[in-house]
Amino acid sequence: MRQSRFFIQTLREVPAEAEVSSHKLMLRAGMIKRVAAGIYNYQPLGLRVIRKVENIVRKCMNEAGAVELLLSMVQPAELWQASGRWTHYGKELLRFKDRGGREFCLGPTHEEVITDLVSGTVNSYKQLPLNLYQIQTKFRDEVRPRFGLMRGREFIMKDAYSFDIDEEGAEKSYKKMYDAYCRVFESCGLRYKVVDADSGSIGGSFSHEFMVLADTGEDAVISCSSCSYSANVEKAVVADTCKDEGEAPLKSEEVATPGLHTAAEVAEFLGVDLKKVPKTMIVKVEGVKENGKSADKLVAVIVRGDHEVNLAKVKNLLGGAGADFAEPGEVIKAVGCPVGSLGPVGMKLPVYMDNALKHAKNLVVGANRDGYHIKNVNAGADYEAPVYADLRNAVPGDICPECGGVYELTRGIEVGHIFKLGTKYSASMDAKVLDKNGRAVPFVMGSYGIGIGRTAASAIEQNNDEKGIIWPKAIAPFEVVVIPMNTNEDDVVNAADSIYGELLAKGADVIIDDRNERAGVKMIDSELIGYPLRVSVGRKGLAEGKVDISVRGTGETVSVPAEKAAEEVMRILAGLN
RNA sequence: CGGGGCGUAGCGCAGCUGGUAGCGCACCUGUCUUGGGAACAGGAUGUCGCAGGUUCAAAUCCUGUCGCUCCGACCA
Repeated sequence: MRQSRFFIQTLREVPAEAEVSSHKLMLRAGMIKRVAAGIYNYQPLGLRVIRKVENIVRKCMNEAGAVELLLSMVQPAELWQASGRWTHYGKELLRFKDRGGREFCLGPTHEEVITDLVSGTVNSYKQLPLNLYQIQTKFRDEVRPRFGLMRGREFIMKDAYSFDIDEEGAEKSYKKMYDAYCRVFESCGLRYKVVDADSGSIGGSFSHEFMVLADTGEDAVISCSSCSYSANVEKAVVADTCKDEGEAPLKSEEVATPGLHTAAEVAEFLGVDLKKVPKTMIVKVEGVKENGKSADKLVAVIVRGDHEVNLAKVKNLLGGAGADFAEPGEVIKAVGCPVGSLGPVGMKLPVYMDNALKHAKNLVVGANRDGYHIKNVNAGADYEAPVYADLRNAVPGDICPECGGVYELTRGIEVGHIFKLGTKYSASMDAKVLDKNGRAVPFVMGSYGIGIGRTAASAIEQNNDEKGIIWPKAIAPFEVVVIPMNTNEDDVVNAADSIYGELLAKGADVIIDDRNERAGVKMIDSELIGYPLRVSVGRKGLAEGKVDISVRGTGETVSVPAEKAAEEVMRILAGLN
């Protein structure tokens, strides 16, 4: 490729829209351009990266036995109504009508379409297991698109769906995808971590997230310092290590705390440790099944003052469909006291306490009376022992339930997510297959996603410096750039051309920067764009028959004889990752 | 959805105590230059987001509207 013909324009200044380094650098390097909020054009340079990521994904998926297809992007409402998600998916689903008034949506994911397709095609267990995937543009009308390709509304995703006759088969399929995903991210040259995750709105029984480690990541990841356990903060299980310290219980006493509402304010006012001042939150858990009926239920959740309530854990404990903090109005109606002075003593709602409070003595809690708290409160003496459970977010220093090690907190970017769906979709959409006994049973499914653009962006997030991008070789737009430093000198131009030709002949992924620009401009652009290797062909070096090869990642430069240049480039490339 | 900021040339911005638009980079022509974003000379580029209103006169003031963006609950 000749750069003069390549439709590329680098920017010296960062467009105001960009906040994180991957976004800034992709814009400056002329790889993407914004069309509307969360919607981007991929320019040739950016597209090459996207295609390389796609091809790595494709290769790993094919090796794992998955088969590529392409599903429709515009999807009829009926399919979504059948699964129940037409009403549940929410505003992220972009809906519209055709000329006949029929309702459609742009596919944000394809469980419905694929389930419908497979159930109409596969009739016998003999046709299973089956794993189908596609690489396609998705649309999710995100609340807040940001960070360029990191969180677009229109984005390219690889999604795969597995179909098995039973749980055992589904687990094998899941494991295959798990392994394939590891190979994908390794092949892309990324540092990543596999994390236990909550399955969220896609639903299903268990799931893992693949996180690329980066300080700018939007997700907090808890990982154990001594074993391999790691999990999303949402999901991380906290070991119950609360011990009885043998503190003698004191007699409780009500104190006035006018105008003090947060645990921190009360702790400071009374001069006690924040750990002794639990906070009481009223949580509304939706769709709790009781006596065969499903209803919303209000409960009091109490965690230590220095901890955070984890709504997902509350939801799971109560078996609800969702959970959120109750509105202030609902709280007053239910317990007769506003938020800020709540506590377990005389609480009208069922009380759930975090494990960390199991043996806590002499606590300071709200009196359920506005402006009052109670000191020296103890379970048993002052309130009935509540249900204790793991109800909070993990924090660094917590103990790992697997091995007893200590938790650490890192940040990551979620680039892949795999779900074991079970029969969630096949059952609701009545997608069945005949088993060995001739009985119709629902498919046992899994779904598996990789954000292609996000993977590319996270590679930049992980590999850049003040000059620009440092692409891992596997997904660099080109592996090598050849720069004729003096385009007005025939010797230089010819020498560069011939090295370029030799590299092409050797199968290198090479571009020649033949633009009639000054040497400095081309060097700076090559560093911004982040080609792993650069061959500088200039008058000075050529006087001694030499050219320079520089490695973007390390900054090292070696001078080699011009006629050996191509060979040397291939040798260095082979050692790069 | 809640809270802040911004819409002026391809990009970054100034102009906003009303008088009909400017700077840097990029772009075009020429000279010169070519191993780290050269210099000089000349040139082209705008429905000042949109719609109303106030005024002799609006980028500037008022109202509305649309879009973008940043901070908090979701996801590849």
